[in-house]
Amino acid sequence: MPRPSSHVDEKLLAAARELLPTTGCHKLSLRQVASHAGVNLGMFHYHFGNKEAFLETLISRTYDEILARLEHTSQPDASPLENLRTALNALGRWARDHRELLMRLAADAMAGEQVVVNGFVKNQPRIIGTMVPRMMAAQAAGQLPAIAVPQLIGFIAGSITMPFVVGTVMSKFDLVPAPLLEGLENAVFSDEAISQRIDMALAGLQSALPPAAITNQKPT
Amino acid sequence: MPRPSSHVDEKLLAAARELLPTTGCHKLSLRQVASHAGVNLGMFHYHFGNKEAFLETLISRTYDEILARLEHTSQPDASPLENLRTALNALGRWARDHRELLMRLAADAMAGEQVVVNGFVKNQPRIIGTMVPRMMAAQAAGQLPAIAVPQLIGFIAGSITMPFVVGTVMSKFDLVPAPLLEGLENAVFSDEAISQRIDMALAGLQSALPPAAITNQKPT
DNA sequence: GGGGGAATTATACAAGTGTATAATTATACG
DNA sequence: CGTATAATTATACACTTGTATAATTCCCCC
Repeated sequence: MPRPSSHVDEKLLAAARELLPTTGCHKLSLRQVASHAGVNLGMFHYHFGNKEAFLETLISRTYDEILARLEHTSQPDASPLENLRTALNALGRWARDHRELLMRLAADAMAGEQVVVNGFVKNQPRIIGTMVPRMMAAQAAGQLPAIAVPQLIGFIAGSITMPFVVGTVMSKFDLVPAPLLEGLENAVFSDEAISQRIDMALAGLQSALPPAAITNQKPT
Repeated sequence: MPRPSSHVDEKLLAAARELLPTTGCHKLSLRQVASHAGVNLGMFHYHFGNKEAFLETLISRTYDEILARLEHTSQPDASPLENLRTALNALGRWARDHRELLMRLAADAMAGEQVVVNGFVKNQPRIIGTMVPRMMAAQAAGQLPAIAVPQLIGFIAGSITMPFVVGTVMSKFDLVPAPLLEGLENAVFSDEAISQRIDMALAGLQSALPPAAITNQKPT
């Protein structure tokens, strides 16, 4: 090892990690990253081979980093529904805290960026996968209706996270008068607002008890 | 008018309109559009000046087109909540029918595409604007809680539309086994599934009656 | 029927991208 | 002390993008 590494690969990943929440994957230019890291462009080919491989490890690292901040609560003595409720609250606050990054990744995924989709599919078990058993437990306990899991996940995820999108877009593009902005923050991003949405979502689901006709099965 | 127009501008708009749901605005290349229209690239500069202006009229036209398919129901004799419910059902089915296009536009907007955001802001009154009065009427009638409007809109919009995103992404990227795919369609995209989500969302909101503490006002 | 001029084409340009490679640097080791 | 060699730089290439302009086509109208 005639010349010790100055860990340029790590510098590149760190620079890209900084840029990611504001640019997203698709608009992330390698020259921009290299310049932001104070390093030469050629290092991408040397250390990672191509952009796709670079993005792959970048996304993998990023998921590891933010998922480490997602606390996994478990209260064996609580009912399945209450277990789900606290888990959803932790997940909702976590999503709020990383909303810029997550929104960029979501935009990239919706735009068809294959690397981002793969990254989500690979890490989704650590996010959604922890919720599904709790949902199914609540269903088994008769605390949630026996509706199809995608319908269940979509309903809950949407009711919790869509206000984040609305609030973020509204404030980023100045679609709300300045004096109301702080009120918007409180009404959408606060712990209480998140908790309220989760309570409303779960109560809404319970309104569909007893089991509705919409299941995962094709109608006969 | 020495040489009559062969309406190349309309051909370009039509070609772009066809490509839009599969490519989105950002990935829409002018050469691709021109080639798809069987027309020369230079016509963009001649007829529209630049890409932004072209996208502007394209998006404006597109909104006009799909919004014409959005039926505006009004039943003066029904309660505010029932009025909102039927309006939401019409809106939900409309969103489902145009989900590819709307998801691309949403991805573009979330990615920061200014033209798309402007287009949404300009046309949002014809979509959300028709819902807000009904929501506020239901609030005034005590049928919905007095929570902040962004929270209300986000909650309802998310619970209705997020399952579309989940279902679309899952099927587009083959994340669900083929035999379950038809069941997914029924469970998420059917009229009944939409209606069920709306019922659950409204019931969930009603669970927050009497008025909760989360309002648009900054806490004192 | 041949100018005139708008509509359309062909083509070039500058800027940006990812990729690749030769040249240079800098250090551990003989 | 000098050399082998991994790490880094400088630079060029091929491609795509939007933009611009000169050249050509084609039809109305005098």
